[in-house]
Amino acid sequence: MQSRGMSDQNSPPEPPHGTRSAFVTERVRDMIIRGELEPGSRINERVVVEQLNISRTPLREAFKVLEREGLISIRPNVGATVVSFTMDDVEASIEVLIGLEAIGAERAAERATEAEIAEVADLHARMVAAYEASELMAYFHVNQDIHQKIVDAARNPALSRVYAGECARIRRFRFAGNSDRSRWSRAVQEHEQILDAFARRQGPLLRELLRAHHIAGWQQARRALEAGAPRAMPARGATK
Amino acid sequence: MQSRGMSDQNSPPEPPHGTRSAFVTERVRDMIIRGELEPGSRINERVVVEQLNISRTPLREAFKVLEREGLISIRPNVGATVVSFTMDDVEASIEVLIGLEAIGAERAAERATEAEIAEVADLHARMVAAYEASELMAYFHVNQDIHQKIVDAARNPALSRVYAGECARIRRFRFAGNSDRSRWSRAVQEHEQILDAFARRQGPLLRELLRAHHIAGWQQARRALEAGAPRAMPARGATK
DNA sequence: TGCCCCGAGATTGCATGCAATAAGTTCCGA
DNA sequence: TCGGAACTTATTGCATGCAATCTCGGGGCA
Repeated sequence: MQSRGMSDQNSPPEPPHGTRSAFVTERVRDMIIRGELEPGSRINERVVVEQLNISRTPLREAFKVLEREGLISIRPNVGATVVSFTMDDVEASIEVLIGLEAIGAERAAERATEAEIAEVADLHARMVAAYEASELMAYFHVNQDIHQKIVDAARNPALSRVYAGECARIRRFRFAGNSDRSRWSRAVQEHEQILDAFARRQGPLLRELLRAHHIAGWQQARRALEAGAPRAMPARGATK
Repeated sequence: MQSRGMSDQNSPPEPPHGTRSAFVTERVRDMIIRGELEPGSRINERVVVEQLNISRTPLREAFKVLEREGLISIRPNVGATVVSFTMDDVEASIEVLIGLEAIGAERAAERATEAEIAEVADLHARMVAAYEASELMAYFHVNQDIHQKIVDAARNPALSRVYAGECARIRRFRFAGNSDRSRWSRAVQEHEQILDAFARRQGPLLRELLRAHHIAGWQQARRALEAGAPRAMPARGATK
């Protein structure tokens, strides 16, 4: 049915490992996050379908999921458009993230196992290594993992799910926060304190450190974004 | 299992007002919330398709949405199953809701317009009326509206979206909290204070009142649910 | 008796075709 | 030259068919 034979040059066959639907969902989400699909623009089903070598059915299912995630907006009989964030939108999401981490921090301080704390400590070490090697992308991803792990340590499935979802939504914008070297260095120091508070299970302190960390990071990111583009623009390649 | 012959109540033509997909999403969500689809059980596509008189395509799109909302779980090549909540799952979600309202409360106290406050006051009056008329269902819905409106007054789109989603997920369980008359009466009193704090724009107070309100409500609901069923069971007919 | 394999039936995932709707274009009159 | 209406094209929403996969009951074997 599919010409699975010799095709590796102009259109990478894109091997769907799981279901086509899951594959295309992840792929289109990435395209949005990476900025390959311009915010505010409509997404042509045919184009994406040909690009990914799948039919319209799984793509339309992916659209529904991405709409629920808040990455696109679907108007009946018109189509899907990439939602364009304003800086205020992102700030709103970050406010939510701060609130979610606040719940998570206190619970995590109470409930985290030693193994979980060790895991975060390990991630922290790897993050510092990435920082010292100036590997921005690796740093960024480990950084995200640390925050997610702390939230996960709260053992609240609903919290983890909501947090992860909201994080993904605005990932590309937060990336800009680390573009400045001095801010980057301070962020690492803040993480040092965060790890310490977590290890000592000091919930309220952890909560406040995280809050301050996010606010500072976002202020930097917002400045960088507004300097780079008057309107909401994604940092290209802000994901793996 | 369904006799398609003389049908007047089990399969009304069901006029799809918008798109079939939106219609069936809402319909199936309702079926889950009302407990018509048993938690833990698989959902047979064919049955639902025949029941709602639509094809499988919009239904499968609905499944994707509902999965993202956390109401069902889809296993590839197996199908969709209604997720069954444990009491701890619900409690986790309520913890999240409390956290989200905490953010919302402080912002709402700052940013709410007089019109929004008036609107909540109006809803409150209607809620009291429903209470005095012992119209439990009407009370329940207006109650939800009040909380959502307060959150909306924070003018944080991300917050409103996440809050609404999480609320919908566990709606059926919270309904049980009002089954006890004395708790119901106390809940109304608490709402009186909540409205007052909101009108006076006392953010921190509002936050704490809401927190206490939810904790008390949930304790009652949990007790009622555990008395009614050893495992997680929905209160039948917990929605319009 | 219990376990494992397997084949028929049921069910899902996906591609495709068709009708309905929106978007884009041309042509006409003012 | 410009505005608008009718028409053409493009695109979406949905139904359906087919292949792939899973479910589940029966028979062979230890």
